[in-house]
Amino acid sequence: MHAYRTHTCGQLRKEQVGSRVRLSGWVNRRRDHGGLLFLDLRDHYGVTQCVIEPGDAAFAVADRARAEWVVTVTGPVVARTAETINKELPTGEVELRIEEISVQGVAQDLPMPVFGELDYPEEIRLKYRVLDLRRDRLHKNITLRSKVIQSIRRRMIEQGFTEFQTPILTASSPEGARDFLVPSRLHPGQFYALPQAPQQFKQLIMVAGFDRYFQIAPCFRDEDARADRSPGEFYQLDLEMSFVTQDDVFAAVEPVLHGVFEEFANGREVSGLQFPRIPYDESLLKYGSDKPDLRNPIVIADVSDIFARDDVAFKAFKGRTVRAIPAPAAASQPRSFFDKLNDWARNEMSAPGLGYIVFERGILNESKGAIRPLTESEKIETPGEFIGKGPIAKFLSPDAARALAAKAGVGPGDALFFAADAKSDRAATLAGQARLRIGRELSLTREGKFEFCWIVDFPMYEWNEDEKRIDFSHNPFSMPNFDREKFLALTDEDKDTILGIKAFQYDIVCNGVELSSGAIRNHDPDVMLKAFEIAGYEREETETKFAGMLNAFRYGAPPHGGTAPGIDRIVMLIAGEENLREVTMFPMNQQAQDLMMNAPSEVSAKQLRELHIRVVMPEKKAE
RNA sequence: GGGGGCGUAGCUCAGUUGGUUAGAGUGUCGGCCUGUCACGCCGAAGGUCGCGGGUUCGAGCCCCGUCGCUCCCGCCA
Repeated sequence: MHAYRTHTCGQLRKEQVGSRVRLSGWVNRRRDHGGLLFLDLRDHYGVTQCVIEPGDAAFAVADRARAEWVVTVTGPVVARTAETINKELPTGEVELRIEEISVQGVAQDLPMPVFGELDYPEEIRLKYRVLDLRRDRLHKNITLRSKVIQSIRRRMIEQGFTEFQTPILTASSPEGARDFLVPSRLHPGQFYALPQAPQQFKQLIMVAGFDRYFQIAPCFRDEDARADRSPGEFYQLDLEMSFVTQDDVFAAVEPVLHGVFEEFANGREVSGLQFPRIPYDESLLKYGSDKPDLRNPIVIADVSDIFARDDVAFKAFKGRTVRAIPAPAAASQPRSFFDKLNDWARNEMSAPGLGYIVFERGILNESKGAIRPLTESEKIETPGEFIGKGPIAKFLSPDAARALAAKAGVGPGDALFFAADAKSDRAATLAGQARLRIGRELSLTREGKFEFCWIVDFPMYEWNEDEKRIDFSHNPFSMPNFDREKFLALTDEDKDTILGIKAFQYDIVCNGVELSSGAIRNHDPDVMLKAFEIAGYEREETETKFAGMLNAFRYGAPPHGGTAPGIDRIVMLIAGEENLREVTMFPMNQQAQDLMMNAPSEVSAKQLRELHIRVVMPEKKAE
């Protein structure tokens, strides 16, 4: 008989009754009935009930066992009587009668129980991560993650992609996020950087002629964490293809993502192929975001022109961008519903507020300018006049109110919220946040569904108001969607033209989560130098910083493009979790510390000397 | 860097307008119990109320500061 086990804890069924078996695992639960002791033994595969009586030879040892001790038990498999069968357990028709027991590892009193579903503080969970990982939910999530990655890898290989590794120690790159730096021992004063993504390497792989590359790639960015953004490190399904248009990339990626989500959907609906393609400008207008949650049916409308009309007297909105957010059937909501949204806008969004109009049917007496709601009988007989109510309504002519309703697509019984700002992007953002809140508050957002879309036609550049200059708005390696010769001829005079240039740049969004970002790349050295020059990089600087790539492009570069879906976020969506730590084996906390391994930590003076590093601690704040 | 929330027993939490000895569940320890599977019953131990200062006759509660965790803003091509 094997030293530790003949079966796993999830394996025994009626078929094994009568045979003598050996199991090893953790004591999940101990139930002492005095004349009878139950030990539920747990391993990766399941739970098996083991039982022993006080007269038995092994009882003294079994009686000492506590939760999370690791033990090996040996004995016959016996059938349970009909009334003691546990239908909740796959092994519930049998139990193991303990004849021998040996303790492989004792456990101290637990800082956190493994058994049970209670929620525990992150600090405890992270410090005692192995205990947390034994718990059912996390154990399942991590196992799911492995299956998802396996499925992705299989699908990619089936589509003709080849997996390659790229360096972890590489050069710092001026664009993008903050780098993690690694000091060089051999080259005093010089540093490696951990890759923010294998961006340049995958393009070089294309120039090297490998045609279709992918990698489950670790990426490192020294930026602050969010619930859907791990501090420090995360994984991408990094991929790149040669001789492709944007549509070819879409056609390659869509079936992989769609297939993976379908495979693990578990009853949830996955939006069909092909994913809708929404231009960036349209997404900002209709959803107030470049990562719209399409489960939410609300569509925002621009009503700036209506508030600019002479028959609208509401001065606060004059000359501003005004976006209307429909709240279907919200007329029946209590006053507090509107007040709460207004308070939220003022407090959390630091906006002046959220105006609103509630639309009802009524009788309008234009000569008096007065309105009254329809009576119940009038509602049946006549559609009535269409009237607006609410703090803003009195500033609108009936005609303007009708125009608002028509443009926003609302009718009687609906309400309309307004987000206004002198800056159109701020109005859009406020409207987008309000859209999400209203969708949630009114339970309009459909759960149990995965809604994918592509966001396309991102702007190549954006205006940096703080530093009064033009920045790359997304990936600096994207190909501008602009005539080559005209692009090369652009000057500082062409600011407006430049800010209007779109890039062959695209994102995949699912349920309001940005899953992937990609582009058709700029493989033309002249266009690349020009693109960086527009963003304020001298040609010499670009030549130095991107020497590897520019040089490669000068020896025959194929047109190429790709994208990089975030593995962690994919698993998070599939697992139905709202935080990446729930799908990461050993995550760091929000301050980018590993509480289990105590990272980061100080190093010895000798190590620092070897690296030619002297630490200068930040000065304490003066009183 | 900024804002919100939280911090009370090993763990999850309650704790009234500031008022006697800070409670419950769970876990731990002891006792009882032969069919439980969140076993049950009885009992015990277990507290710097995050830390420091202040107000007060009196602070878990109010005020100031600080630390920790978390969510958000900035940041994240």
